[in-house]
Amino acid sequence: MGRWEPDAQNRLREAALSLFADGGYERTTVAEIARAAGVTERTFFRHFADKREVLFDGQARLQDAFVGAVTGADHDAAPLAVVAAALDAAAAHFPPERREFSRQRGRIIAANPGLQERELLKLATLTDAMTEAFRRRGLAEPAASLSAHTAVVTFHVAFTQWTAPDEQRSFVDLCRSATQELRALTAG
Amino acid sequence: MGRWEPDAQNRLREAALSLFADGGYERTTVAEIARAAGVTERTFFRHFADKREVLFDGQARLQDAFVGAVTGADHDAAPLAVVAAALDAAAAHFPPERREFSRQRGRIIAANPGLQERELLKLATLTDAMTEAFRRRGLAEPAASLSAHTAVVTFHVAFTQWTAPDEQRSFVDLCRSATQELRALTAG
DNA sequence: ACGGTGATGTCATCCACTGACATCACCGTA
DNA sequence: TACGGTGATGTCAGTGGATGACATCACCGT
Repeated sequence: MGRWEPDAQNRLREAALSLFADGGYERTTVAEIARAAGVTERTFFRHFADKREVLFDGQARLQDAFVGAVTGADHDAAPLAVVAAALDAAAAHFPPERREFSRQRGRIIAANPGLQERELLKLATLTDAMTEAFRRRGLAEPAASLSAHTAVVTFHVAFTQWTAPDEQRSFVDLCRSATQELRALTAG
Repeated sequence: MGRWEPDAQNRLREAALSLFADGGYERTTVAEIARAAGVTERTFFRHFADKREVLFDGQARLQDAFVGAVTGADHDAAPLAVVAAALDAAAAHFPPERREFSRQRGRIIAANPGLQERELLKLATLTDAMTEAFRRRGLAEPAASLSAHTAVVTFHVAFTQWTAPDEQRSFVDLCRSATQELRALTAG
């Protein structure tokens, strides 16, 4: 047993989400989150670059999944097939038991412009990383950018649907149907 | 003559840009900007919602130009023609004499992630406003969103080129050629 | 002459965030 | 067993962005 309770980062994340859901993002101070997690404010900022980041740090693993799928795809796979593989890899991060968490998080973000800003930045960063991965596969511009955008936009659309109030379908299914819709649109 | 020098907002904007360019965005305090403009820090926050906003408040007029062009277009004009009209209206905001200003502003934004966040939010807001304008023309989804995205992405691409170091072409020309490229891509 | 208005100043305060330094359980090693 | 290094945390002081409350006073219309 360590000198302190282990897993401070997780405790901070959970305390933050719960306090944000209760009292709103702005009215919750970092000091309150830290106290709820049993650490000091200073420790919060050792685990998260800023107050917003406590809601977004999972993005790193998601990005690894996306990029890993692109990098690991067959060398001669068509770009759209690679996009589909990346979406499947991403979908693994969103099992049914995580849906309620994602809904709560989505409500918090929707209520705060600053958090929406951060979300846009994360999506843009993800798109850049994907563009780079497609380039490493030998794809030229603008095909690399377009493929990356396709993957990220499709993911975003599917994720938004997945967290909608009465939505029942699985994340994988929503990705598939978003892909189908896009295919139909661009074929027109 | 007023009790104070007129046009405090412009003085603040200009002082901010010049100080940011000199010493960097982060190392410049709002108090310094206010002092350079001959007002107090409190007055800065009466003109701009936050420190970042001093670099982005022109966006409101740009958005009006975009939306106005969509609203004022012929009732039976094709979506792509409306997009072109919106781009022409936007281009009027970027005459040659504004290019150096835009380049400087671009360098400041490129050096600071927080400012990039804000830029993404502005583009997203613009896209939403355009989507709404297209809807009011009777366009259904997803055509409304796609048209809005087309306009905003094209604008962004052209603007980025326009502020590139050695670029000579006019903003209108860059919009036209970006539109052509997109047309070629989607026709493929 | 006079009261209303609006842009600004002044002051106090909150809170996000950072740097510097101290603490101390744990772990590997002599 | 003793001992020195390591890493996660605590403590403390300070900076700067942002906001609310209230005061000031040139200007303007009546």
